[in-house]
Amino acid sequence: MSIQLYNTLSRRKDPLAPRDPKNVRMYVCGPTVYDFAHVGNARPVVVFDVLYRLLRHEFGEDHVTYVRNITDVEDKIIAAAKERDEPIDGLTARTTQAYHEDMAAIGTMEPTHEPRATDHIPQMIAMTERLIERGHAYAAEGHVLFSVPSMPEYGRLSRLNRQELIDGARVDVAPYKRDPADFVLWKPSTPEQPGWDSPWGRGRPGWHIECSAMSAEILGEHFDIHGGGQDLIFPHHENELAQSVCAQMTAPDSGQPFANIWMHNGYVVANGEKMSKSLGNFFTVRQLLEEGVRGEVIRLALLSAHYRQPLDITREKLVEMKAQLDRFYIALGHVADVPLSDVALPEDMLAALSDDLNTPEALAVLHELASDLNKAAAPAEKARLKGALLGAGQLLGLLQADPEVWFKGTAAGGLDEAEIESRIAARIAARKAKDFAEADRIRDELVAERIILEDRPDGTTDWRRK
RNA sequence: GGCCCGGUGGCAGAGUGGUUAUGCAGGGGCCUGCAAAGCCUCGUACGUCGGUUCGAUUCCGGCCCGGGCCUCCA
Repeated sequence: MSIQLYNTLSRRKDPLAPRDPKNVRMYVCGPTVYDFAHVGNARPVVVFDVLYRLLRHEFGEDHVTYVRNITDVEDKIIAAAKERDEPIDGLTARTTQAYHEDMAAIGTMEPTHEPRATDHIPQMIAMTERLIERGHAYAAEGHVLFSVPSMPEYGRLSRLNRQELIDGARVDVAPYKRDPADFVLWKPSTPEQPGWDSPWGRGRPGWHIECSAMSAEILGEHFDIHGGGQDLIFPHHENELAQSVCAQMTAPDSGQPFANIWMHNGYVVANGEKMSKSLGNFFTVRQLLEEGVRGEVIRLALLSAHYRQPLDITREKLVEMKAQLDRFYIALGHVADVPLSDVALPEDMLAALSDDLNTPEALAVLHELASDLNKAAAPAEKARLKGALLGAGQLLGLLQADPEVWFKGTAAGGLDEAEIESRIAARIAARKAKDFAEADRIRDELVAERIILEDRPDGTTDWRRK
């Protein structure tokens, strides 16, 4: 099935035509590790995780290379370390680990490669030197700047022209810039700031060069998909594109694109405004997890809207997502004893995801499968639908938990299983004795403990935590 | 100021030039000792004003409203 993806560069859906179907290559901008990931940061991770799963299904598990970097040198890191009086290494290591834990909790697979900026300083220096040699960059007062006027195509991705950038500038132009639109590739470090020796003195890279250097190193100078949040379109991706194209070793100036398709997910919003650290209107994945919101609930919420649309994560939405997952797991729990049949993924599921990752449509398919499963009577039909639901869920990174664990897993402060089972036994005895008042009393007690009972036709009683 | 997105039923959220999105919540029914779960069923939505069309929520234009970007940001 042909995969169509909305390309920020062309502003339309373009068919994905990998340069090498045996090695489909995707680069997604990862975190700058100075603080916990908020829900907005988690969105691209989940979105591109679904794309990664789709690509692996389409081209084969061994034929997709997914790179997501860790930016561990950046001025915000320096500032955060200073503010907390914590060594930079400790801060970045701790934050990276928390990031890994949080992203695993929301069901994301690990990328094929996760390069760190600080491991690629020589490559960044080499790329910067090449840009100077080619007249696309110049050194000034310990800085190296990319010369925007040297690249006529600059601004194509963000659809901003140089004059507009200058007119709309919100910051003062540094005096060493030849052109107000020029941006930093390398900047000097004071003795207390992290720095590396370079032809321009001890310093550190600018914000954009690490992705150019690392993508070229791992994926090569031309690859298939480059992704990130919409807020990276400008300046980060525009500048990255400029550097990468101008520094290409193979076929320089050939007009060959750096990445064929640029994808950008929409913002997570709060009360209609973009969630961001600078506005302070964010909550972290970790906070939600600690409040008892399950990772899968957060994941479903992030997939509940199309990835390019704004997404408001509210308490109400999280409650609804939990209810939706309960519906799936109840359906799966009812066929727990049905052997899993190995079936092809539903075509309409693949069609939905192949159409620019239409996850709401894919979720509708999932719900239809659950309804069909609930209605199925024949064992073969149950097995087929169970397999289809689990397979389709796997493509979205959902429904992979054991229903028993989903419903009966430990609840902090809740009744333990033995206690619940003993009360259920007492209730069954009361029902057998037609003492329904007692049976209902026990059930009401359990409901107060957030335990829901479900009497089965065979006389047994199943339960789940609400 | 320039450039982008959006405005769909109570809520969330896809989509389409004419025919059911889907889910949550709600009403009715079946099932059940009663529930739960499930099944059946109901509500008749597309900001606004024009235009194109046999027919527009869907295409075009104006307007109103909301959000974003214009070198911190996923």
